[in-house]
Amino acid sequence: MNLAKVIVDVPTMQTNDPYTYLIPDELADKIQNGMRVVVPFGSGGRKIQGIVADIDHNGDFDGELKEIDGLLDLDSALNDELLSMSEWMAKKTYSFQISCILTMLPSVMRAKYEKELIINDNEGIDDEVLGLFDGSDSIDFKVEDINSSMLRRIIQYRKEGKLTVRYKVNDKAKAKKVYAVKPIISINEAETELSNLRKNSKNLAKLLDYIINNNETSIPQRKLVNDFNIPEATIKSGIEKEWLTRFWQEEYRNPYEQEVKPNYPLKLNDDQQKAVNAISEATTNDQSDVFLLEGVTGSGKTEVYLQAIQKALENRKTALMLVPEISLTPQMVKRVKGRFGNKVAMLHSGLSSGEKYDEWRRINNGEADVVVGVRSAIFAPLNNIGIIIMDEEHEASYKQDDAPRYHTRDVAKWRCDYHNCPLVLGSATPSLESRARATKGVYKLLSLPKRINNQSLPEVRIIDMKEEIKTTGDEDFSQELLAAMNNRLQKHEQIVLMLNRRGYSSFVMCRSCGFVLHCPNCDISLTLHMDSKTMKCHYCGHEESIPNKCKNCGSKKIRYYGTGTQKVQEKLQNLVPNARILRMDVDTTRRKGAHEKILQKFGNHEADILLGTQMIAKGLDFPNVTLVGVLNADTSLDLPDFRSSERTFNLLTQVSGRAGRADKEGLVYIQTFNPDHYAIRLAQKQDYELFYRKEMSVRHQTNYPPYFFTVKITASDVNEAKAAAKMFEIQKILKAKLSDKALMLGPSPSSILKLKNKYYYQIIIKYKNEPNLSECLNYILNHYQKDAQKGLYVNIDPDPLNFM
DNA sequence: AGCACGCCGACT
DNA sequence: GTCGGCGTGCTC
Repeated sequence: MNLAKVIVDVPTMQTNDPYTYLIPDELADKIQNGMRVVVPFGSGGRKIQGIVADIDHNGDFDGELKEIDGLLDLDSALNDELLSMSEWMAKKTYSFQISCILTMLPSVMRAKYEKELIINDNEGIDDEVLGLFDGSDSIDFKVEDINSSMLRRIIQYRKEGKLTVRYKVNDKAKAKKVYAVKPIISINEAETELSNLRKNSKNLAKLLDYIINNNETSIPQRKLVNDFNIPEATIKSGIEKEWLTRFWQEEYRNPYEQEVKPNYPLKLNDDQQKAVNAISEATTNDQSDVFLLEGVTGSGKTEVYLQAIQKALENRKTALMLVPEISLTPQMVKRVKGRFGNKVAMLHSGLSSGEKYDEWRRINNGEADVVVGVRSAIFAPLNNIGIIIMDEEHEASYKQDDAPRYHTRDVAKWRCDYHNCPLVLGSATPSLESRARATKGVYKLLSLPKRINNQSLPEVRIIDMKEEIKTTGDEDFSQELLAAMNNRLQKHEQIVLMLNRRGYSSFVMCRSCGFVLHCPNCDISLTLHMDSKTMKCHYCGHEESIPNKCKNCGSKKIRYYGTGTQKVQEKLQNLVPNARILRMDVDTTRRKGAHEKILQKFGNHEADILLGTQMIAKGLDFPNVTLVGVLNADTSLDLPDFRSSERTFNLLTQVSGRAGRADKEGLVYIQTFNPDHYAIRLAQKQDYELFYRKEMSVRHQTNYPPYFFTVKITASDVNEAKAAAKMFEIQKILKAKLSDKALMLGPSPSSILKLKNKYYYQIIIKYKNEPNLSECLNYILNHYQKDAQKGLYVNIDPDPLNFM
């Protein structure tokens, strides 16, 4: 029998293994591994999407078999590499293989399911149900739109054969199609036609001219109109005269219409050259080494990446380069596109889903051999990879926060092992985990200790805000920073100010009773938004009007506390009335392209001060910026997370690198209430190595990564007691299975206890070597599947980055 | 996820 | 008795 194993799109543990289907004869020669198929599943003829995992032309199967309904692809959507990776990934991240597969594919390839209700025989159907149809004999219907008593009757009618439910699998993956034309007459014929043309037939002459010069190729009709200035009517008459044929052609949506100027490899310094050589050697010799490229800000890491990619291309291999979303700036895009031209495919969140699909198809068709993108680009369907690069490898955005909770670094390593190619992890401030592996010799350390052109690092001054508050009472702008700002403004130099935003947004508090307005769904305070004049919850999006009296005691003494970017901007404008200030935060960059526009404006010196959140810390490079101020270094230090020192150090180091990148010297101010904290002191000196050693000793004492592995298990429910009880149950199971060397924290409520109307309880396990752990976690996952239907969810996050 | 089946309480 | 509620288990 012709059988196929299909991974079905039903995310439950019981369906995590492939299901076997019969391949109908008409599909036998077309079906391939990795294709998306439509299969019937369960009773009632429901149709769902699946992925072919294996084909067996003489298989047999014990039990009932159903037939594959149809194919959704002409070619494999997933090659063998990605297919076997999905299996590994499901195990590694404690998630369903189908979820892994669907995250690997562009979102348009995830089918939409719709149902249609059809009347066969309206005899005996009640008026209420008939009313749904409104005279038509079929309607689209959603179960959630119909009340239960009507639903019951519909089910009854269906049993009696009066109604049919048709399940539809809607594939959204549609290529964009445009009209294209192609000459069908020879050059000679065209020349004859041209000589027979009336003198005033100028447009027809133009068209024949085009045919003579471009006889072999097809061209989109739109391009012929725009670039050759031939009107559509003329093309139509060309088709009627049978000079041209017209047909539909698939076209890639091109998100980068404008031409990019080419750029060429820069001369490398010795350290850079050494790095490129070591990496390229691994590419050439098919070695899956991991390199940690530790380079101070401004040391020219990007040039190392580009030249290592160049070497991979020279070896007839492809290259994958990953960057965090915020550093995928237009500057970066130009640099890569300018170097490698149209071989480059870009995958980032600024693209529409159609554009993403097109870039994905270009890669899948082998038309791109350099891929640059954010986290999910690690799944780009490249063949024959010669190098994978992860820039800013310490960035938290490389870990996906919801299932499948993969870390890009692990996936990258897997692919490098598969392709026998090097993995390059680059950062000025590597994650402790990576740096520790380099110390142990698991990774190879390459360092770039010097800035290019031997620029000096900017001077960094720390301002003790405790003192400042005593003298001036201002907790946002110190006198010294203000003086420095006024000085730069006079010299027409530019300033970058960073507001470390987390926990720093403004909230409303009653001065009589201390009542703070909280979100009714989540356990956090609401944030004041002056632009919409509302209070918003940053977690669930709940919105309400600003209260004019206290909801608790009725007092009118309400005060706005804290400082959001908007409020700081207003305050700053008062302090430096003549300065032009640009604000960059989530609110001003939500619209597509807004981010770029702000940066472009600042780059053109249309503003003097750029005020923003974390997003301004990375990757921007403005030569005229000579002053950088961090208004509140502490907020990220006070978070209940063992990585808060590391994050603060990284952030301050990155942002300090923004000052004085050209010939002008830079100055950085860090305002803090903890001036003696080692993360702040060492960021001042930009001394990563010392920070690494200090932080390692802290981690050693507290038994945290890299000395221990961690895993977080969370239960959530609308009923707080149920979530807590579940975690105590899980604790018991774990205790029985784990050795006494494993450490368990919890069960305890998460820092944000209530989120979107659900309560969260968690356990964190710290361990070194627990052979039973993975099996035990799988058991827990299986065992608590059935609870999910009741709204009690159990999640497992391996190596979590977020401990809150 | 979505459907069927089976058990239980409420109501004709 | 029977209808409608919900919990449970299965889907190639």
